[in-house]
Amino acid sequence: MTTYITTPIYYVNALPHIGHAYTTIITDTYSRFRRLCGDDVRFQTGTDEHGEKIAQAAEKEGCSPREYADRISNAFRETWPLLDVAPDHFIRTTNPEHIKVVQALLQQVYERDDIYFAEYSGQYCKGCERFLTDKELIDGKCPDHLTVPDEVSEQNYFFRMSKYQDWLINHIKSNPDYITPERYRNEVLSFLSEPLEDLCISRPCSRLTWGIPLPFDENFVTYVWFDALINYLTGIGWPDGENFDKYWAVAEHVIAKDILKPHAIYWPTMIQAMGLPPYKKLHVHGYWNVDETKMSKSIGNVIRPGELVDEYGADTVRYFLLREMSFGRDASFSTQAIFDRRNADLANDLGNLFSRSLTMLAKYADSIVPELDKASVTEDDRLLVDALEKMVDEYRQCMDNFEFHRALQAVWEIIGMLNRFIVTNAPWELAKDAAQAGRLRTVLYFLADSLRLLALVLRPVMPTAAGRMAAALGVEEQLAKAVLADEGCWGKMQSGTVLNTGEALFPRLDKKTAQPAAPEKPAKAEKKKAKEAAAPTEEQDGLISFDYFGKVELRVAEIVAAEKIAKADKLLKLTVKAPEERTLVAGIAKHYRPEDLVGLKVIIVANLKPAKLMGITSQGMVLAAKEKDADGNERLVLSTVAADIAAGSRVA
RNA sequence: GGCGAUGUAGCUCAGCCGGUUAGAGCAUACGGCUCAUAUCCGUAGUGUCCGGGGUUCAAGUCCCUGCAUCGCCA
Repeated sequence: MTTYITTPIYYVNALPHIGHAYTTIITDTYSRFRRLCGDDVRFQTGTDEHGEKIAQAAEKEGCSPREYADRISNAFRETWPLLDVAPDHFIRTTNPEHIKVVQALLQQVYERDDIYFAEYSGQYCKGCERFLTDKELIDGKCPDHLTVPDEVSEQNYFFRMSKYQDWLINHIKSNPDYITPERYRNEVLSFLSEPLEDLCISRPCSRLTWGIPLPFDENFVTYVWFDALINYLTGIGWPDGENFDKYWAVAEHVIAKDILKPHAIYWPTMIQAMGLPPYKKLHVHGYWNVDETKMSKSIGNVIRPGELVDEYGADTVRYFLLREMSFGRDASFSTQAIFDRRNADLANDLGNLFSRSLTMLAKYADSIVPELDKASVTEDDRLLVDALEKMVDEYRQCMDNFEFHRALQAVWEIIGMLNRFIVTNAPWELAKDAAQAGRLRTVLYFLADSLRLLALVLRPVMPTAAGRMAAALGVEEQLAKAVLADEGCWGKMQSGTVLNTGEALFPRLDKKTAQPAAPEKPAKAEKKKAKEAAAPTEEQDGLISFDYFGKVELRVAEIVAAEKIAKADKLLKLTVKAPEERTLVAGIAKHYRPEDLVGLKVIIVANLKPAKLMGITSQGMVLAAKEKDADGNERLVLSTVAADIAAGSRVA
């Protein structure tokens, strides 16, 4: 069998976060799993680097778009090895080969008359850099920028997507597995129940130059879809690379739900217009929330994979992400949750099982896998063998269906059984009685072989830890090239194999060194109240710990704009750089004039939950000192910094 | 506004086509073991299965309706 599995190419407007990491770890785990099944596997990831946002970001930093894209692309490329992610190919949309392929395909579709030129006009918002529909406007204004959009008429190229609508509906309906899980398939079908519009695929060079020029009109560049999505073809050598035929037929894409539409609608119709067979499957997963709120740059709660790896190690991070999220649904990340999984599942259950088994094999068998004593095998032992082989079956099925959490559940059930097996058989008691020597050998053999199976099935999920397990069991070479169908059954551990003891697999993390525990989660009925109140729990003596203080993220922010808020006599709306742009609402209108504030560098709380004041969402809080004079008049002075320092600097 | 998903133990969730006293893990309490990373094993629990109505001999499971959260579309 052959497997071609891809992550999306990530847009280089932001550094990798936990969501990118999840998609990529899943894809890596799946590709390792398919290899374990004996497949010829190709795993591709990469970066998407064209577009207005990148050109702007580069300009802001005073570098070329290329330099900017290089930098962020590298950040992605360098993140993956930290997570034990090993793609076979890392593609960049700025690669010359990719540009060539995009142009060739555009030309091909153009010649088939599936791309046409047309004029349209609409409400263009300069702030959003896009056309807004009438329904989006509020009082004729852009809801985000509160400006009246310009009536702009523009000529552009369009892809005849509507032509393929019926084909697509039919294809999805007759291939139930084309889009999974089902909820996303339903979403797509429901979207397709309305007439599809043709897709605008160009931007005039006057508005965008950081893109791939249309081969048939040099005044335009292609806009995102005919650039980014095509990476899946470029990466395997379209049109006639030796890999192309082999891999395209089995292409599977993994995405997060935010890019469902381009992948489930635009992409299949594009492929159809290119005269290629459709990709095989689309796997769609949900979002990671952080402490039950959305992760976003402006809230400042973005989780960086690198930091997690530093604290917990790649194996724990991978295990946690795969185990905690039910594929397809949203899940919640919290420091408490990863800490608990690490200690309960990895240190206590798996790590300790491994360590106690190896110790007993050392003590009672000189670290040499003993010969099984057939006469002493009991009915319970046979049930254990059944359970082990059933586990491998279920694991295989779940992994195939992208139900990673269930696969791991099945493995952990076995881990529990093995811990019970040890207690019921009490090898330390057997060791005291010479007459039980045969039974002791049997029990120890069972442990050694079960651990071998665990090391085998955990390899795709936790490559490093599983490798260490295999090495300690003396079967590293045996497992490194193992195929699940051969090695995934009972009794493959050779007696006489010499074991090596090593360090603990997953040392238990100490609560003191870990992040402070999250406050008790409020009962469901009270959640709302708690959200509104959200008063920090103070320590009884009125003092807070350093860790507790560390939760407050203070940053230097430069005020770039300030204006009065109509109908509010105390509030000012501030736009600050910290270093990203944010909107803050501050109750300082009685003390400061807007024009005096611009350019000032103040200190803000950057990770405060956003709050809506007078209809404006405030993404943080400005710090200020307050005093009352003798007459009882309030005086308020903004906190600032004693010398010039870059906007966005952390204050601690 | 339209469509859809979700709502089950303190927390995270499992409960297939309706069928015995509603389950698992974590957290909590108590007891046991000593091979082990203060680990492991056992016991104990608590549930108006979101509310209301209906179908049925029988509903967490099906139907209607309301509420809440979320998503897609407009």
